[in-house]
Amino acid sequence: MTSTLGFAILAVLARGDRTGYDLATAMRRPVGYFWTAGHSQIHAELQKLRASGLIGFRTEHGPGPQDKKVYRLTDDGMAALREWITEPPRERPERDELVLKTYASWLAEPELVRRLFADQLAAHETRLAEYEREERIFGGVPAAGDPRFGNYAALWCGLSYERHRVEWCRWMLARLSAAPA
Amino acid sequence: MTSTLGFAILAVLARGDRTGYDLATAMRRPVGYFWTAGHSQIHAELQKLRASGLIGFRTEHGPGPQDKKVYRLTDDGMAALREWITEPPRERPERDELVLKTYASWLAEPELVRRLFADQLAAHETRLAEYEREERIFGGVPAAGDPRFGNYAALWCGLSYERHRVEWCRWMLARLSAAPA
DNA sequence: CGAGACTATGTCAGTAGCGACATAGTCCTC
DNA sequence: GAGGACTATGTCGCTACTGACATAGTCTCG
Repeated sequence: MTSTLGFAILAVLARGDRTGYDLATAMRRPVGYFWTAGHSQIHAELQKLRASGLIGFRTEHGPGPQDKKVYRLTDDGMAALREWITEPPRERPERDELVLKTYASWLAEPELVRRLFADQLAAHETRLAEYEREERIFGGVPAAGDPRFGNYAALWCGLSYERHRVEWCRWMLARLSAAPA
Repeated sequence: MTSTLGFAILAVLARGDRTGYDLATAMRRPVGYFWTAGHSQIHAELQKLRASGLIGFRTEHGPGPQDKKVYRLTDDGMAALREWITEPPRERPERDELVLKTYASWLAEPELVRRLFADQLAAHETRLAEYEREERIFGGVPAAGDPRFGNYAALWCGLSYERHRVEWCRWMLARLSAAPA
């Protein structure tokens, strides 16, 4: 019963051996764009994955009170990861606080709602610009068997998502400006 | 320290008095499209909201072992809700299992990945058609002070989101069909 | 008049995830 | 050589959320 976080860790380890610290860094950026975890959660998960035999580690001398542990995928881990990838994703309930606020927005002062969406728009435009910058780094779309294809496809999704979000914020702002009773 | 679920409940109660059961129904559909909760969570939250004085209730005779409780917003509850609406939403980490699978997709058999995205595409197209049907029910965009504006704006976001998702699935399918090594 | 769906409230155990606390060596800069 | 950022691993308590269990009246259809 490996959790989704477990598979996220396996997916990172499939690209090369890492310490728990390295994994935590990857879980902030770039993997953090679609799956995040704090280091406390990662260390706990690593212990479970090891108990299941999906990962192993070698110790190396490093800073800190304990030696550092460099984790690697086992054959079992790789097999479990490969199997998981093509299984349909387990449904997660949508939880979008901004849409919830929107649902209740008829109760609030239009000017304050307008400000809320103006801020959101700015934030999404900033992110969009970042993603576009990152996209330019790739020289075309990597082939499907290339690890970089995973990065590119995830980035494409992020770009499309931010564009949708920007469009929605703009629509809201137009609605809130139009027809001032 | 009211939770987001608490405000979701207040937002529903702002549209009319409800029992816990009614709230659980609303949290499946239509509010469930952007914030869900099971009835066990709702009953617990209602007790907290009552302790904070944000809601009250009257008992009415009804089926079941206990009398039913019809909850209503208090003035404090309405004030807290109004204030919350225009505060910037607290950031929630993105957690998208499909994107995570995409990130790891370079490891899997292209044909199985293709099937995964074909299924996802079909599911999103179905949802999109549902939303489009719902959109047609509104005769134009309700005014910003109308409760129905909240429903419409949330639906607009859902429509835009599903279109983004459909586009992404189509892009992935095109990528996975093209250039079969 | 019986079966089954629906209305209605609640508890409890478990998992997922977050933030703070704890510890300590290394490396870089001033 | 002192201070601070970075590398590195781990624990603990709390909140959010899920799914199962528990109970029981009403309403509808055959």
